[in-house]
Amino acid sequence: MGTTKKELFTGEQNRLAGLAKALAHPARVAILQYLAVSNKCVCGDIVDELPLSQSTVSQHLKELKKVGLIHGDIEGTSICYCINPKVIEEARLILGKFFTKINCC
Amino acid sequence: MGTTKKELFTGEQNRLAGLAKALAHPARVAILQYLAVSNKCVCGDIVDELPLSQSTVSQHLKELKKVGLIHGDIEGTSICYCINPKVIEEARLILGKFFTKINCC
DNA sequence: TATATCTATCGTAATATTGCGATTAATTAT
DNA sequence: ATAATTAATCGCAATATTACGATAGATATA
Repeated sequence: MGTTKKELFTGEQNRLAGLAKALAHPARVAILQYLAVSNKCVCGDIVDELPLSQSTVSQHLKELKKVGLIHGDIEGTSICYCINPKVIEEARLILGKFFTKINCC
Repeated sequence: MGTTKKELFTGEQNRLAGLAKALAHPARVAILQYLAVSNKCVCGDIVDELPLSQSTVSQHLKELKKVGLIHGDIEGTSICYCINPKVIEEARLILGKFFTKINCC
C-alpha cells in the first residue's frame, strides 16, 4: 500500500490529479511564477531565488518536467528552464472544465 | 526533513499549493465530480461509488474537508457531504489568476 | 591540462500519503 | 434494551515526498 491505485480511475482524472500534484508544493508554484516574470528563459539562478538547497530545487524542477509544465535546454554550462505554454494551457483547460462542472450545483 | 517549509513562501503560494494538493489524487477528483452530478447532497454511498474501502474514502473526504472544498452535515445516522461553492470559486479564481499570469510569456 | 562552475543524481533521514482491516461512537430500528 | 447501520478513527504496512550534503559528469575558462 502507500501507492495510489491509478488504474481504478479515468485517464482524465489521473491527468488532472497529476497536474494538480505538480502545483501542490509552494516551491513549485514559486518556480513557475519566477519563470513567468523573468521573460528570458531563466536558468539555474532559480536556486538563488528560492530559499532551498540546489539539490532540492533540482528535484522540484524534475517534478515540473515530469508532467511537462517546463522543459530544460542545455545552454553552455548551465541549463535554461522554460515554461511549456502548451501544457500550461492544457492544465488551464482541464482545471477550468473541472471547476465549471463542479460549480454547477 | 520530509516536511514542506511552508514558512518560506507566501500565503497565496501556500493556499494555491494546498488547494492543488486536495485535487492531487484521482479519488478526490472523482469524489468532487460525483458530489457535483448527484444534485442532492449525496451521503456515504460515495463509498459504494468508489473502488476503495470505507476507511480510505473517509480519509479522502477528510482531506477535502481540511481545505474547505466540502463539508459534511449529520443527517440521521448518515452524513451528508456537500460541495462548498465558495471554496470552489476561490480555487477557480486563485488558479485562474495563476495561469493567466503564467501564460503571459 | 587543470580548474572552476553548473546541475543531476546518490545516499540518507524525517515525515507524509495511501490503503486496509478492525474498532469505536453515534444513531436508528426492532 | 438489543441489534443494525453509518462513518470516523486507530493501528499497521508500504510507498512517496521533502530536504540536505556529498558526489559525479559535463562544459567552460585559465
